[in-house]
Amino acid sequence: MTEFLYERIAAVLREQILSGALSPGDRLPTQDALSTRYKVSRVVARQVVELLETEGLVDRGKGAGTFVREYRPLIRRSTLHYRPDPGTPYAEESVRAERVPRYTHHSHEDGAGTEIARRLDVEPGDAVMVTEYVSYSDDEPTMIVTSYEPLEITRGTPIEHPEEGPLHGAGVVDRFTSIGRRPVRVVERLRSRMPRPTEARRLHLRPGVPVIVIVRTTRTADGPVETADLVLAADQFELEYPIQVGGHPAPDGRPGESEHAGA
Amino acid sequence: MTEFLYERIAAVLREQILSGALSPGDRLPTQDALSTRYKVSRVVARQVVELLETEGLVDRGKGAGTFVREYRPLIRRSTLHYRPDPGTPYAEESVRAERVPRYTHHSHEDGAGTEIARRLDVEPGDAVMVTEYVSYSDDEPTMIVTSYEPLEITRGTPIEHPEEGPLHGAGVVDRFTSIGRRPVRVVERLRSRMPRPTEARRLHLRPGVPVIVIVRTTRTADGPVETADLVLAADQFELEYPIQVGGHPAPDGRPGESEHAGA
DNA sequence: TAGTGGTCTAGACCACAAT
DNA sequence: TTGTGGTCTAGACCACTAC
Repeated sequence: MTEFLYERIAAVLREQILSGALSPGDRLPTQDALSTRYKVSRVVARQVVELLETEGLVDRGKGAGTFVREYRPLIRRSTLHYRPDPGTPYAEESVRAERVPRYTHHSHEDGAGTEIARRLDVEPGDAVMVTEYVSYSDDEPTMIVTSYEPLEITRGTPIEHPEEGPLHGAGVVDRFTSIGRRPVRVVERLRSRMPRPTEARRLHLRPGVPVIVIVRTTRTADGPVETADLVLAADQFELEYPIQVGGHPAPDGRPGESEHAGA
Repeated sequence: MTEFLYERIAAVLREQILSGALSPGDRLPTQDALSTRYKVSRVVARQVVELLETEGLVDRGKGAGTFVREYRPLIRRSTLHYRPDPGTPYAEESVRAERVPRYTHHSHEDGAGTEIARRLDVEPGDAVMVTEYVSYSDDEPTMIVTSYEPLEITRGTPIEHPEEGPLHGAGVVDRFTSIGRRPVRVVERLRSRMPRPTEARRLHLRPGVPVIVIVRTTRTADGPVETADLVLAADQFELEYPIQVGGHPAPDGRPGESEHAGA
């Protein structure tokens, strides 16, 4: 049917995987086996499994063999993350998926770059607290979040250092509410693309796994109080967004909500 | 630095692309040029540009050469799509991005499969109107939507055939409101993965471009009135979701909102 | 130690694009 | 017609895994 040897052979295996004839974890024929079976050189046999790998269907272990990949995502509910009540959303979601959650964090003070300044509606160079979180599921990294909070707002409050004090682990909304800056609206702007090598390394991404990149802005009635870049391993999440029909989120974009991250 | 020849050479070119030293549309060195320049076989030179392609950074034209890919997404605002007022959201968004929109559609009656039946809260086999939309931007396909509407609800109404009558081109919410079934809530459940070959063909996806798969359910106070599978070319869209803090979307999942599509 | 996948060379032929 | 990328062969060596 299709033109090339490696495509035809890949089609056979793909069909077996998608139909369930081969289950997650099952082993594929070795490259040598494919090579003799279909009377092609090993380079071609290799092209076959490489294609399936870029499609995210199989894992290749160096001296081990090739195996059907499994898919076991976490459900991330936006409303859970941005509710005003206390709680630790990521942990709760992980438990629901029977995985053990964990995260690390590091904060440092810095001057806002032009992009971040625009999102936060401050001047470039203004002091912001930058916090980087790395989330893990069963000790595998799943998400990197870089959060920016204007120190003009948080300086001297209990949440100046996001992950110190009584509200560590709580959501943004919860934290800012505690200092009398109640967020009324969070905007998530989302895209998906293949990872940069650095992202692939940090998230332990296997070939054929995209990332979901989210630009988030948290705002009170008076303006933005936080913005963040989220990079998620796409094979680890499903995102759920409920939309209230006839709700009154502002009808069009405002400054700080209209940009994506990177090229 | 990194281990292999092709990775090192790719790193050089990637850096030039991401830094902007090479702009979208610019031509990369030919494989032969890379081959002699870095003193490697052509197979390795080819591995280099192939890697960059799977990362979504370059396009390769058969007899033409290799070029830096460009990125020019449409902003898809969920609130715009599910507002109760009349309008044609996709068209409006396209115009804003200076692209010419177009779509095709085909409807047919069918029995609900188990998955669709569950989402619509009907019995498997119950009659549904299945409509497939293909959206285009500047004559390039960007999105495939397969929508399911229970005929028990729409039979005999002006919207029985979604794309006939006065409301063709209108959003789901608008259409159901017109027959007295006002949707109050739309849930989008989203994931991203690499495309299946059929999807790649239909959406003209270049290598290194993921798809965003959305399962949508539209519900009135009395229950679901529509569900749909959306498959978007990930390089064509950014999705924007505003979340009202302290809004009261149902706190946990309900039947028909808890599944993803495919393996 | 044997098996498996990963990288690489050297060379051939084909299809398509630009000129 | 020339140059470019795409496919393919045949064979070599290495690194890692499992036994």
